[in-house]
Amino acid sequence: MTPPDTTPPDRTRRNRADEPPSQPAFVEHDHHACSGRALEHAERMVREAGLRLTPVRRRTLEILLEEHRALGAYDVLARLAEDGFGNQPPVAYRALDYLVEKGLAHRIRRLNAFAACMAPGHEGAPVFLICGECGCVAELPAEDIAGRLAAAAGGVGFSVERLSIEAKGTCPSCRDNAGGRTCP
Amino acid sequence: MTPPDTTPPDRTRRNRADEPPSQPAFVEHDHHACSGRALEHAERMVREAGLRLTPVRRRTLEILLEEHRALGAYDVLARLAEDGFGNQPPVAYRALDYLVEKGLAHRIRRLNAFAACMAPGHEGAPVFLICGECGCVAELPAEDIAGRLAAAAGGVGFSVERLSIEAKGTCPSCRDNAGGRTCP
DNA sequence: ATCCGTAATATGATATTATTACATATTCGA
DNA sequence: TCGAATATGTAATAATATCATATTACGGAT
Repeated sequence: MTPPDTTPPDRTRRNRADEPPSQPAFVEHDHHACSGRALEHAERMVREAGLRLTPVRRRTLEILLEEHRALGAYDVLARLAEDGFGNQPPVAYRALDYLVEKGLAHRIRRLNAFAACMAPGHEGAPVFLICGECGCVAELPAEDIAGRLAAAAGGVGFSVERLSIEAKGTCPSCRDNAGGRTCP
Repeated sequence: MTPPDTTPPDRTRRNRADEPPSQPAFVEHDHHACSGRALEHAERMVREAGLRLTPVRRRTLEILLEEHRALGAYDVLARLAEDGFGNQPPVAYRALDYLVEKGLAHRIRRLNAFAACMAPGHEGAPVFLICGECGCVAELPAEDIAGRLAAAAGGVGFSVERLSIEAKGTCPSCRDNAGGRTCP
């Protein structure tokens, strides 16, 4: 089920002084910098928020960060096993759940899969844009929409605790070269 | 309108259908009228939109309509089997998928479950409010939010095809008699 | 009416995702 | 350093979902 195992092409470096906050998966970007930023954020949490980034968890995060794509728990598990970690489902689920709980990863329910958080720092539920063609997943901050929703729910007496907003569709790369090859 | 009465081998006994009793989605209402309305809408679609509401599909819809809760595919399957329909997973999945495709039911991804559509006529993605206590599911029209989202996605070149918005939280009934037993 | 193509169904098998239970090891703090 | 809490490993199993194939029902054209 895992797509071909090519590591994503390392796109052209670009001016690193201007640190774009975070690019959607489908716009060309320096992914190395992009995943590095996420990792840095995790490190910072280790120092400042008592996060316990154990080896399995760290490796799990790294695996998720390799691509802008959601990985199934069993895909992650296989990768972990390759690296010498346990190869029973709870190994992956525990690490993934921990990362999700700490906001370092997200669970994409529509895909029964997990993706690294690409907008660290943004609290609140993001919107996930899932491309049906290439499978890439982008994360869009959506504080305003979440707020609106909570308000609408409150209007009928419902109090929201967790929110998930997932859109399936077509990413610009796939729309442009329709029929052609898939995205990076 | 109950189909044949053969008693099929019941190899699927699961436990989701047999917990909290049925109850309206937080506001008290005449559920008979409420589900009747949904059924009427389906009938209208049969006449006007060439919907093919075969016995399995119809029965599936009726089962979903019994409560304001989401049922797992296997719960539905067990009920169908009781009524003499096949008891293999595809039987339930096919019927459910069809209903979802036609907008008569929804798939609640957070719960891996299905619920009847309670706002027939409202096209576009609703918001689902899922009570973590009693398991009831309410449907809130959200055309505006969906529009906003599509716009935001369009801003980064992504075109939305399907959208799911699900909120987990606490419904008013459960909040009020907090600690007490679950919704009536 | 009868034939034909399509859609729908039944069924058995299989694949994928997720949890429970329990034993062992590691880390943290008093 | 001990004990408690937290992490990890492993086995077994549950719950969810799809595949592959054969058969049957249905509608339209001859």
